[in-house]
Amino acid sequence: MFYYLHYCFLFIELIFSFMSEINLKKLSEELGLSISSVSKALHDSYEISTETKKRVLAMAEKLNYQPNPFARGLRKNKSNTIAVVIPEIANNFFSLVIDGIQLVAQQKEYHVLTYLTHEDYINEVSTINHLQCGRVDGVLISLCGETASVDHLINLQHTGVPIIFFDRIPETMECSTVTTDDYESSFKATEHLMLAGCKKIAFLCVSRFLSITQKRMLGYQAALQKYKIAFDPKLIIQCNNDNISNQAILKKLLSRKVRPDGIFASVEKLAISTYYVCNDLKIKIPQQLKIISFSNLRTASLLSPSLTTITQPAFEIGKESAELLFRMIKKKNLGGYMNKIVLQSSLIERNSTVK
Amino acid sequence: MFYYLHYCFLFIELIFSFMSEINLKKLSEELGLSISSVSKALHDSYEISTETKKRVLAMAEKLNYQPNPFARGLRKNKSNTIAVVIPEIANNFFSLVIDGIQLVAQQKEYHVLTYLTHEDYINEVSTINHLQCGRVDGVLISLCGETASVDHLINLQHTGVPIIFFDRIPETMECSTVTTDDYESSFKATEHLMLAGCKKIAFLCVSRFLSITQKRMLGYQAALQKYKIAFDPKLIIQCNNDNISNQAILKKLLSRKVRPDGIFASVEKLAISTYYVCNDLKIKIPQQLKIISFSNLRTASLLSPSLTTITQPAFEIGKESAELLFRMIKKKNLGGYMNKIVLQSSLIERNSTVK
DNA sequence: GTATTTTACGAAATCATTTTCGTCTATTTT
DNA sequence: AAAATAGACGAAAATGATTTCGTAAAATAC
Repeated sequence: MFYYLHYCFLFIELIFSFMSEINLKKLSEELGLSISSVSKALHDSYEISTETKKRVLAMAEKLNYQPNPFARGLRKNKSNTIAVVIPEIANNFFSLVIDGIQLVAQQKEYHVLTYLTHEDYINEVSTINHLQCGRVDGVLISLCGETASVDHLINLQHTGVPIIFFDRIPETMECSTVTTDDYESSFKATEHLMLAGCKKIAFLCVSRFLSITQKRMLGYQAALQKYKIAFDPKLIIQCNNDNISNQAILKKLLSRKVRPDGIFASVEKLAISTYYVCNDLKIKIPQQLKIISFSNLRTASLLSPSLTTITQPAFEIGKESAELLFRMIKKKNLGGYMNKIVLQSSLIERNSTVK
Repeated sequence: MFYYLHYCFLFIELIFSFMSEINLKKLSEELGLSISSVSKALHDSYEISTETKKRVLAMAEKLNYQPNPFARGLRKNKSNTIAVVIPEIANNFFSLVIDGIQLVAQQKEYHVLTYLTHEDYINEVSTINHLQCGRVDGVLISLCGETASVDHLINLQHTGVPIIFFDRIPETMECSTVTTDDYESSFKATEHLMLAGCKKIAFLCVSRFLSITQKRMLGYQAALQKYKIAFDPKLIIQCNNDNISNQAILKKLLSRKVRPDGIFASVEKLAISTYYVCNDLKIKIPQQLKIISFSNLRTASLLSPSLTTITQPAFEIGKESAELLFRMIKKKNLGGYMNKIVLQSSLIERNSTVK
């Protein structure tokens, strides 16, 4: 009977030895030092002798001591964490951006929280509001297509959290941004279509209010103007986030009596939908319709026909954004001087726009 | 002079009102209650009168009070956060999985930390070790291709952190997993190639030691056996994580005197590399070489030729994994009963395997 | 030899929250 | 009317790490 009890206790002890997180207290008991001394030793404080430091480091290593992030966060009012807020993740552009962000964050020993808004304004507001309590030291965000007011972001900025906007940025707010040369590359894209013979170029977009949509549309319009082609509002096609409904919209567009002879898709998914619709309607690309698109598709050159793209340096956008954010975090720059970084996209000609 | 000073103070106050996080103390002062009463009121404790609760709730709402996650985490020893550890993010499969995970996490009001191992074992170990300090309440992981020992994961499990493995799981460890019917679908894939006339089918993989590689190879071998085709080890092509070097490997393979007439790519990127190499070597798909691949490429049917795929239910894998994890977190299931969930992939025939 | 400084460490406050344990008043029970 | 109890709240401990301050002992200065 007693033996069983004994084993039982042994077992419980075993469980507890598994479960027990080693903290400064345990470490200090093990070393015969005070908690404060151990803490200081681990921080390489001048107050601790070299010998003691060695002992402490060795024991910490041996017991695999990891400081409790919550205790540390509470005390230092620092989370060592950043938030990334994006519309969607199953998207070549955004997943590449995250790749870049993660690279930098890992170097800086920072943790990355990811939030998806699914292009829903309510989600964005709620996410941002949940970030006002010191959970993160900084925020990287690309606005959702529905974003009307930026009050939630201004509030967050006012609480002292550094924010970097990338790609989809707010127009009415003083802030740091990382973008690409949307106007110029859209100008080039449109020009490219016209040089390939297009006269009626449709501009496909997801949300009119998005900064990228506006800038890309301006580039499109400027190019039209250069080639003395009248701007036709009917060729601005507003799509949304649902592929099925987008295909219906595009089907309608490509079944018009006066069908466009060129498509400029301001986001990748609309080009893909266009391809599907063309397959469906037996419209030949590029003979009957030329297509160019903003895209980070790795298979662009394997499509039938290969797709001419404007490719944004997505990975670099992530990298630059993160680096800028960490600079702001370090400097505790509370919005005095705002940075604006602009990277260059590249136009890659392929068969979908061949003359 | 005094006026200026006055304004200066006003300004400083403004700054502080911006910066100051509202906490229980401020809230309690505002309400003329004690900190503990406010805390209890916010938790709807029976000790607090209905009227007081209303007052507290109203004030908390008004001042947009958000409890400090670090204080709460420290006190309750709970993070309301999970970790997702994956080899890479710029990958259709993994980004879809994350999409599914995020969906569930958002419902449960959990935060999601993402870590990338870049198929590097050292990274994986270091990441997992950094998760031993209570930073997260649970871990979702897909092993990196290099993972040799799983000691780091066993250690983590021993500290009481629930872990779910998805897709790439360990073979030598008792654990909960979410996978797909890799053996069966690989069997079908190989059979599909043989029914299309292939006799020499190469099997492309990234890491031989990965669970998915092994299961998929077994399915491949079983199908060969069924059709009385001798297994040829020279047709097992071990690639890696670098597209350039993979293309070199594949170029060599497809330049052999006895060239394979079928390719079974166990991961998407190898199929894409194969397409590039075929373009380069002017090998016609499917006439000279048929290709099937595990893939979540949304443009598979737009490729030239369209790619026959085995498509894993990536989003559902993420969803199921997260749901399973949350069940374990709730039950504080310390590894008594391990769950094994297997979902079905689907073979989608397209032109790359047409007879 | 005394005074001062340096060295090396410990005690305790602090961060914001949760939670246990009192405590006081008002009400009910006996 | 005295005793017990319920209702509503506050004080304080506890969570784990950091940091300020205090203090012995040892080393140095005068």
